[in-house]
Amino acid sequence: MNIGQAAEHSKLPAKTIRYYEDIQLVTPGRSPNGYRKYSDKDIHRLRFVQRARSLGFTIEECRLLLSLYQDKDRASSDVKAMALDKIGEIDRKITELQSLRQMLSSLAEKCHGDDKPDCPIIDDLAGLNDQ
Amino acid sequence: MNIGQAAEHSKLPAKTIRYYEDIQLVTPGRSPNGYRKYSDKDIHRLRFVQRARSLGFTIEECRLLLSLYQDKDRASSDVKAMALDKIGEIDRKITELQSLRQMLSSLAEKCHGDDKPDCPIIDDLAGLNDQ
DNA sequence: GGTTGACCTTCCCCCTGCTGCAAGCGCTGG
DNA sequence: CCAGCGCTTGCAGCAGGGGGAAGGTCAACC
Repeated sequence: MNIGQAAEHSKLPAKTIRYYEDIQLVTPGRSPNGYRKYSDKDIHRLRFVQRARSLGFTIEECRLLLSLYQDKDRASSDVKAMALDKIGEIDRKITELQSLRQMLSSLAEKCHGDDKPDCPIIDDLAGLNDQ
Repeated sequence: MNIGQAAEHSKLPAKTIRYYEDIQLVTPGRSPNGYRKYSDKDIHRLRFVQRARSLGFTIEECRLLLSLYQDKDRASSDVKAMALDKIGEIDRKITELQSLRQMLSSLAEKCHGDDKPDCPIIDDLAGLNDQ
């Protein structure tokens, strides 16, 4: 299967698939004409990575997950630990975003939002209400 | 004020401050010896950017905010609109992260997390439960 | 046989927002 | 006069690709 087909089946852009070969994440064979040749196994790996990426795993985590995927003797606890780690990471990000949101919306609330120049948001950024 | 002092006062690394000059965000003068020379006004602008960045505004948004900051005739509605936009963006990110979290935790729940190889997380990534 | 067009290749630059490294200056104290 | 700090420049690199040029290939059509 050429890269175009692989892209279709894996729902990944061809560019991304080439990049994954570059960083040795999914390394296909080659046809005599030099075209990349993707086996069914390669396609599975690509889809696997696509799913893991869409769940927020980094490339390096995907690499690890792929090796667990192919290790028939892996302990499920290893995989679960990664998932739980990731959940913790996501929770931290959500908390941070919520606190950002809180700050911004309390600023926006104080701002009249009219055509006059007085703006508590700018004043805050300028440090007029320091500490 | 040299860059070291500017870094201290603005709570930004010197490298970052040089970068901001490079992209014409905050452009100091120069002393006869070639050192960057930061006026009080420059320091204010640096702190302004530091605060806006920490609120999640991109560099380009900071550039816009800075120009609003210096425009004494700005309408506060312009600034408020940016803040509200940013809040919407944050909300979208939070929603996305929550849905990610949901997917990951329902996977993790199904996984025994023992030393056996059966792992619903890996199975899901492998596409065994497609569609 | 020629030509078109889709597909493939490699290569390098671009993005955001910095960070690190290296070589080379200026300045100050002993 | 030299050590050691602070400053200068420039280049390379991080994640995770995207865009596009310049060229090879393959199948189909006239």
